[in-house]
Amino acid sequence: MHRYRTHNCAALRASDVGSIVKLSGWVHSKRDHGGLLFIDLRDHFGVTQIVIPADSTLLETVEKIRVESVLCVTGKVVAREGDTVNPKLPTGEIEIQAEDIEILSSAAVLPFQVNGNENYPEDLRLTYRYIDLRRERIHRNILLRSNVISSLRNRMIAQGFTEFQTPILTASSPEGARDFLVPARLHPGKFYALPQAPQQFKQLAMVAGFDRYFQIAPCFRDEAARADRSPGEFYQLDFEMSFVTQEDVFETLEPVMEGIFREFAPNHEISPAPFERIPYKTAMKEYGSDKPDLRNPLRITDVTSAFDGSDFGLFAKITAEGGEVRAIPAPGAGGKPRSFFDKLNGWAREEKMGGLGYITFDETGAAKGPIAKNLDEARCEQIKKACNLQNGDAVFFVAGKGLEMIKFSGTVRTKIATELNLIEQNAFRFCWIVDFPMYELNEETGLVDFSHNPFSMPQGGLEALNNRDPLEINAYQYDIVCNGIELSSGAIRNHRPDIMIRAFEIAGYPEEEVEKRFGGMLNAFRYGAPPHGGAAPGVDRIVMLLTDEPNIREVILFPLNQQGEDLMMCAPAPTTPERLKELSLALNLPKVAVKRSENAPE
RNA sequence: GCGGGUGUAGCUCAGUUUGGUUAGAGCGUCGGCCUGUCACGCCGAAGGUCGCGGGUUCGAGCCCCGUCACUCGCGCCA
Repeated sequence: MHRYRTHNCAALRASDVGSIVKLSGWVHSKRDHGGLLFIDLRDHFGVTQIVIPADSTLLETVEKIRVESVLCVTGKVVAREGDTVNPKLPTGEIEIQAEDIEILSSAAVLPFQVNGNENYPEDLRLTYRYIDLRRERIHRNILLRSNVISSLRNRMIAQGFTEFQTPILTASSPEGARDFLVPARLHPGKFYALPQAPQQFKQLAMVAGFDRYFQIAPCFRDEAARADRSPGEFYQLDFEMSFVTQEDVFETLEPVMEGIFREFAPNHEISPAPFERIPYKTAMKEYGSDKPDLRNPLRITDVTSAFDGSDFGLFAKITAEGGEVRAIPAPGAGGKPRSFFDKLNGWAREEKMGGLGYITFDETGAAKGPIAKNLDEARCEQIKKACNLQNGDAVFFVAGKGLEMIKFSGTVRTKIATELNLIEQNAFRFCWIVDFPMYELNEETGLVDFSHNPFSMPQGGLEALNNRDPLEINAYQYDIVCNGIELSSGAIRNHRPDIMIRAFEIAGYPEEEVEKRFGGMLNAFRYGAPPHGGAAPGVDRIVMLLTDEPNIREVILFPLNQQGEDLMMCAPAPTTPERLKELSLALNLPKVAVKRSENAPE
């Protein structure tokens, strides 16, 4: 018989009755009836009930052990009878009559319980992550993550991709975030940067002729955390392909995404490929966002002309000053009580957006509400028609200028659909956002700036850069969005040094500067570079969607807290003067940091 | 850096409309009882600087000011 186990804790069935077995695992729960004692023994695979009979000499030992102690149990599989069968357990038809129990490891009193669904404070969970990870939900999440990654690998390899590891200790890359730096001992005063993404390396792999690269790539960015954004490090399915157009990239990633979501969310509706392609400008106009949630059926309509020159002074003034009015339909809300509209208006005020105007259409189609009073019938009818409204519907208005108005229209779209319960449930809806502008106007400086990745190929190439208004040029730059969450951005890259230098020139970078900062890659493109493109969907976010977890830390094995600290391993940590000297570093701590480290518990 | 929320027993939380004697419950822990439980049950006990500091008051868990921690969001960041 094996030293520790003949079966795992999910294996035994009625057909095993009579056999002598050995199981090892944690004491999930203990029910002591005085004479008789039950243990639920748990391992990675499941739970099996152990019985210690009334006359057993084991009783004395077992009575003393705490839950989460680790036992090795030898005994006989016996059938449970009648109502002692537990239909909730896969192993519920049997139990193990213990003949010998070895305590492999006894547990101290726990900081929180493994058994049960209680919520515990996150810092406690992170300090004792190894206990937290025993709990069913998080254990399942992490396992799912592993399976997702494994499936992603298989799907990519099946499509002819090759996995490579790119450097972790590398040079600063221009993704826009703050780098993590590592001091180089052999080069005093110099630093490695951890990669914000393997962007340049994967492009260089294409130049090297590998045709299709992918990697489950760790990325490092020294920026603040969010619920859906890990501080410090995260993982992407980073990939790149040679000799492809934008459509080729889409057609390659679509079956991977659709397949993954079908595999791991079998009870959800999944967008079938090809996913809808939505130009950036359309997305901003109709969804008020560059990451629209397609589960939300509402569409935003431009109704500026219906208010331009109208008697509704507030909006007429805004349109006269070059502002716009956007309408968000609220199907079936025409009959809602006044309080419904007041509540939304109050919400808009809390969002610091002045308020939220509306018109309701009653069952006869008559327009009602404060705005309708000041708007002639033809204009109301125009709005009704433009927004495709029926009798009994309502419509909300957002008026203003620029990005702020657009973003708020998107927020209102989400809010109304949520209030009216219109968001499709149990569905994953994908789309591509395409035709991102190559440049944007920096509002602070008034200068032209890259709006996304500077390495994207401008649509129209060098000709467009030379002859067109930079702000009118689109890039072969795209995002893939699922349920309103940006899973990835990507691009067809600029593989032509002449176009790249011109592209940077427009954004105000002289040629010498470009050569200095990106000379490595630029040079590579001078020795024969294939046209190439790719993307890098975030693994953590895919798993968040699949597990329906609102917080990224629920899908990461050992996450940092919001402050970027590892509470379990106590990182980051101070170092010794000897190490600092070796690295040619001297500390220059701000007062706050000194205070904080003084207060830190040892 | 800024704004919101939270902070009471090891853990989850309650603490009343308006400040009033000794701050409660459940889980867990410890002790006792219990031969069919699977959220076992029953009896009992221990366990509290009400995050911390200051203020108002005869009196503060509760009101005021400051501060710290955690968290959500903004800024930042694909």
